[in-house]
Amino acid sequence: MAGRLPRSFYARSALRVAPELLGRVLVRRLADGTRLAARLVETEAYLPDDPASHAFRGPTRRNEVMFGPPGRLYVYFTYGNHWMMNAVTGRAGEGTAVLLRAAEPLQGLEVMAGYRGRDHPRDLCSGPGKLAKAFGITGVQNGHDLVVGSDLYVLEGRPVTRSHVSRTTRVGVTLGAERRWRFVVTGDPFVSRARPSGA
DNA sequence: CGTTGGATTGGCT
DNA sequence: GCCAATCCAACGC
Repeated sequence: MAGRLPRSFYARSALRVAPELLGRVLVRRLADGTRLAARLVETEAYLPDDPASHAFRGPTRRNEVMFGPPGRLYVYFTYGNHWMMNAVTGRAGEGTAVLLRAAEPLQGLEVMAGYRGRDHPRDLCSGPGKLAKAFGITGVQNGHDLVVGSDLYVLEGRPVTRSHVSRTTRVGVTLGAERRWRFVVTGDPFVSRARPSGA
């Protein structure tokens, strides 16, 4: 898992990037040097002209990062409690991204448990709100560049082969729910418990 | 300026 | 399995 994913990786359709993010390793280095790492096992694509996407109605103050260059982190707050993180994809101006939904914790589990208020490894990153919380991600990290920063980035890891990727409908969206744009590592115990609509 | 409901979670029935 | 929590962005008047 040597290098990190380059800008060109993100600068493609979210439908390509989402499945190819599986098996990659999200890393955060905290101010005190603690290293948090987790292997992505569940992602979801949000495309341009996608009625379920925050970007559907054009740029606003909240979603402006989605319309910026690829390879940056789009973080938003919802349901009064939860932060969620996305990797911006495509080309600047398009407004497309991949939601990071779940991961297998690899490093810094004690710190993650502290942020989460939960101990069991399967409870640390098994959902989009949980994943952000386990990594201490809030609006502060909105717009962070995953390609050049040294404290929040994505390593190449070990990509998951196509035969081990399952594709389902998305979770929690109403409009465009029928689109099968959620990708998971088949049978992985660290995926979210969310119920996809339809699949 | 007021209203509505959400890319969820966790606790309770 | 079901439902309340809890805040704020987006939209309508």
